[in-house]
Amino acid sequence: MLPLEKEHITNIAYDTVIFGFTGDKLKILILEYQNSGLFALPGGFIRRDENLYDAVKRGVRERTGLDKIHLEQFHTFGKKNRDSSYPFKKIAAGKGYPITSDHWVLDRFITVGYYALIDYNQVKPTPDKFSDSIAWHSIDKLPPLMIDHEEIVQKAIEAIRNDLGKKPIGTNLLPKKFTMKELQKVYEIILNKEFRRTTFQRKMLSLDFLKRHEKLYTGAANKAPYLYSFDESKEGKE
Amino acid sequence: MLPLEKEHITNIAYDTVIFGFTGDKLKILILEYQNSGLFALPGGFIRRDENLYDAVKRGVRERTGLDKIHLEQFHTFGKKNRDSSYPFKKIAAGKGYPITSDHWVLDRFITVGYYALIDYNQVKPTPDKFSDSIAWHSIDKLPPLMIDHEEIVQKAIEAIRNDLGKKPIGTNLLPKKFTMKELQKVYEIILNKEFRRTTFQRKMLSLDFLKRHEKLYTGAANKAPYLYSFDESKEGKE
DNA sequence: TATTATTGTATCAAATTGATACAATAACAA
DNA sequence: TTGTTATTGTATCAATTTGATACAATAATA
Repeated sequence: MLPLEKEHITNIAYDTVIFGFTGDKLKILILEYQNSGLFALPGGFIRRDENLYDAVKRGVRERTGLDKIHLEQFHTFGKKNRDSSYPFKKIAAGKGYPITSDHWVLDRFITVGYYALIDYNQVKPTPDKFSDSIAWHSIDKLPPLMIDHEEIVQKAIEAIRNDLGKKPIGTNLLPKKFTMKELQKVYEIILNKEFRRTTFQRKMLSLDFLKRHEKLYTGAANKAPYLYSFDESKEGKE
Repeated sequence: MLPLEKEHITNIAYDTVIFGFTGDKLKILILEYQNSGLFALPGGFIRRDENLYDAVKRGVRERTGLDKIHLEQFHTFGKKNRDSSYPFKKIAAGKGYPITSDHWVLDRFITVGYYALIDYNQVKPTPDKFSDSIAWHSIDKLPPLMIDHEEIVQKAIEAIRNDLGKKPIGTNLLPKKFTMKELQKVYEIILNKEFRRTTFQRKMLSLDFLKRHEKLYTGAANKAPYLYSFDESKEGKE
């Protein structure tokens, strides 16, 4: 069944850009609607008795199984021609749901964009009842997305670029313990800029928010790197 | 008359934090509703056939008379208890408008926050039909604002702090020509941090986006400072 | 024990910023 | 005209940060 009007506030929705880091690439979760061949960001409606933030959190939890995630609002999209009538009609038709042309989900929608940062290896992507699949896609190789979702992704990337260094971006994309090389890769991908290994390491260490742990022996025939974690007693410095 | 439901999209509105620089203080425009003693940010509803951005622009134009203004969206506020039923009932009662308890303007509202930067001296603040007065208030001495408008102001200040150096903040708060001292004051107030005069001047000049003009003779018994303007051929560097 | 591909730091040069000094005014008063 | 005073614009040198390079210290493996 389609979502009920009386339970939700109308004309406003949210969409989430859920980032994960594979150790090599930044990826985001994209879902494909059933019977439509349409790719979209995971999004949803806001219940009348629910804070906007909680609605987004619920949506991310349902799709990833994760509860503690870093969520950050970045932009609200309000062009007058923003509506989902094409995809919703297609979905409804495919499922055999009745839908009238004045149904509230077909109306104009303003959407609030959030980005989420999660540990890629902890996630089990789970499709919702309207989507066939939900899967990771590299940000430099996305399928064509519906409505303005490509613009939303671009704004999300700009936002995380802007927040890197101000908010704990690295912490949330990386596992608890990570190598300096992995941290550098996160910075390079987000800022789209390469760093000199020695300068990067010196700078990060001088900022004094990393805790050094044991070495990581991978079996490679060379010097093993140290593992680091973010020192929570020194937050907000990253 | 109250705004009509059929002309607007429901549950969503905007509020604007309009900044002006007096040469000494950062101020924002606050309006006071008639018959209510309530202070609020200038805001409004979005017409069904209007882009969100255009709605905000229209609102700022109506209140300031200015058309070319720097508008920047910064955050959307979506707590579940956000509504304007108290002020709207008070206004309607004062004006003798009939209003039923299920009127759309009394429902829950999500609001999109924008900040505007304008040249303080170019503005004629103009009250709208629901407000007695609209006036400049220094950001460090605001009256108590309704609902969550104080939080909105705080977020706006954080946003402009964050954007300083990335977006043309100075350009839009200062008149066409200004002295280095005025520019420094803008930076100091926004960042809440003092700068050394000589270092600030050297840094600004080295960034190569200022054009030097004639000197400003004020009658003061000391060396006259140069006037500067932002060099539009070198934008985006500020 | 030699070989190879890293990793962690040291070192020195280059660039940026901090701190201070000082000459060059613009009005006014003597 | 010549001091006087409060700025303003730059120069100067020290301190800090960043860029570039070198090199010793590994971790497997031959």
